[in-house]
Amino acid sequence: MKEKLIAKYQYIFEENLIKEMALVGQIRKVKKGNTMIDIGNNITHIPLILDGAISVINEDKDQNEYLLYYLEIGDSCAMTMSCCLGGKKSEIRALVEKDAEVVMFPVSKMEDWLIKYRSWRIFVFQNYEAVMSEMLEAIDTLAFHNMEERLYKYIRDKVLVLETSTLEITHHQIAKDLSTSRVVISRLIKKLALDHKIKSTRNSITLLK
DNA sequence: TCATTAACACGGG
DNA sequence: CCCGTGTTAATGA
Repeated sequence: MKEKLIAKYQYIFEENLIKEMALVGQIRKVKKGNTMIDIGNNITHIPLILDGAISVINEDKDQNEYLLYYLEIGDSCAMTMSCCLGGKKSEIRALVEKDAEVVMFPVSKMEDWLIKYRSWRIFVFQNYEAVMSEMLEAIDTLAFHNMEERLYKYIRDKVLVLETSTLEITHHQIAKDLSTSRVVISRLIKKLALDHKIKSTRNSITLLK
């Protein structure tokens, strides 16, 4: 595990921090489709992503859910971090989008590291900043763009994080992620296909460039 | 006007 | 047959 940490993070973290991470971290491989963290779960560990992609989804009391942002290599989960300081329960769901490899650290270590390592402090702040700007972008899209643009952006984003131009996804799933109805997605998918922006078949959508 | 909900038909696995 | 898809009609914001 230490080798992997060095390979991905040697320019981000101090040597001593990587050593300590290798000591206390547990490596976990998770397959696409798994839920890593669900709403209401107690947070005992913080994930650091080595490989793969994870989407972070919010759900309100009426079961409306929508996609907040993606975690990729070099990310950790800012929501998880803020939760763990107060010992709160998770307000989000983390779903594995692409087979992932993560290292889990106990929550208690995070506070230690904040004091001990400058590189960890910087990492945490940068992570917050990245999440903030992704969320601002999401809000902007929500507030100022219609569903067709949102859908097109959703497809492009997903293609980027999954590193494949063909998405295996149903209209129903997209409708859930964008918090709208399937009828609308079906109609817009058809329209995007007619505009030659995408190709659509059962269970899959291909982004054309 | 455009989204949602319900309903229906079609077709592939 | 089941599920995903494409469409329509009614209703509402």
